[in-house]
Amino acid sequence: MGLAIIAAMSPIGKTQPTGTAGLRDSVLGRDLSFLLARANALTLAAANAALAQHGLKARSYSVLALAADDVRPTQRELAEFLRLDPSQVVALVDELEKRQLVERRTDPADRRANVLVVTDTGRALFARAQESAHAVELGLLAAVTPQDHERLAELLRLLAFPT
Amino acid sequence: MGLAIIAAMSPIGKTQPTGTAGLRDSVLGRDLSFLLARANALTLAAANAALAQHGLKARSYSVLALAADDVRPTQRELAEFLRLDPSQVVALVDELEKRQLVERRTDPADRRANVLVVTDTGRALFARAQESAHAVELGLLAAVTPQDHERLAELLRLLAFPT
DNA sequence: ATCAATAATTGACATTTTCAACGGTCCGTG
DNA sequence: CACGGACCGTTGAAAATGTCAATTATTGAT
Repeated sequence: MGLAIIAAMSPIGKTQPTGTAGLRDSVLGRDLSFLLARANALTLAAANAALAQHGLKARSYSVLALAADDVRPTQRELAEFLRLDPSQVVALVDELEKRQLVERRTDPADRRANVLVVTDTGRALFARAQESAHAVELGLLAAVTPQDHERLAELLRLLAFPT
Repeated sequence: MGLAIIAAMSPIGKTQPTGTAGLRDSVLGRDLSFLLARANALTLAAANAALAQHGLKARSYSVLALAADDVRPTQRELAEFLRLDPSQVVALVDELEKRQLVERRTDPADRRANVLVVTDTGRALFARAQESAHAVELGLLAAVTPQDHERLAELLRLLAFPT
């Protein structure tokens, strides 16, 4: 009881939280969902900043990346993979197609569906954008060893693609 | 040369990508930023669904959590920690205060600033909400061992709070 | 041949994000 | 002490995103 009271008293060892530093030790600061959200927010902001010089955002970059791979994804697959509403994919593809970076091809196997194909200029732009994105990622991962980088990716994959 | 051509040909070992499965092996599917974004999207959706029964979302839950800790954060600190615009914090606190879950106290040390304090009903609601959130998190982490859970949190912390 | 289900598209609506401006307060300097 | 620049919370508006229902064209099963 006496101990409990002492434990509940003002933190003695803790430095006075001048800024936001004190909040990191809070319950929320240990919550995985929160850490995920904050890490994502920072990463996304950095990525968008880096991609801006190529006229891209994380979203359009992602679509371009999947087109540049030769997976020939349909718009529905893009929507599901990127967790976007199909109507958002329409807008993204519209823009990329207007810039001649990708093309819609109606899927011969299912004429309802459009398959995305990258153009030469699209591939070239993607190559440059990928470099920028990669550079930024390296910066963000400065505090993480390459092994931990791989471990992190593996763990995130479990969360991103549940069974 | 012959080998290269074979390697570049249609994937033989790969199963025909019926759905979105094929995209996971793409360049983007290995990108850390993307995995982070997707993991966060799924986690956030699950959290919001679970918190809805308490009339909360991830945002309001976070604010309530920080108030329930006895950190007495100012709104500016909340904004910085949660990466929100100060005006968004105003709206969040407005709503929580209207529901009598938290109170604004002007900081005696700086009369410009408001410090957030939880009420008794706020603390009670948070306790219940936290249980829901925790249950959901356990579900999402089903495929992750407790050790890896801790490792993941540690790595995310590096990204979420650089230097 | 018909009919339910699905892909893409459009348009409307809600939510979230981002910014600029403003009153009140703090603090260092003259 | 008074001034001036910086900061906190607040408001309101504009831009960007997210969500949803309805429509057309096509598919696949019966």
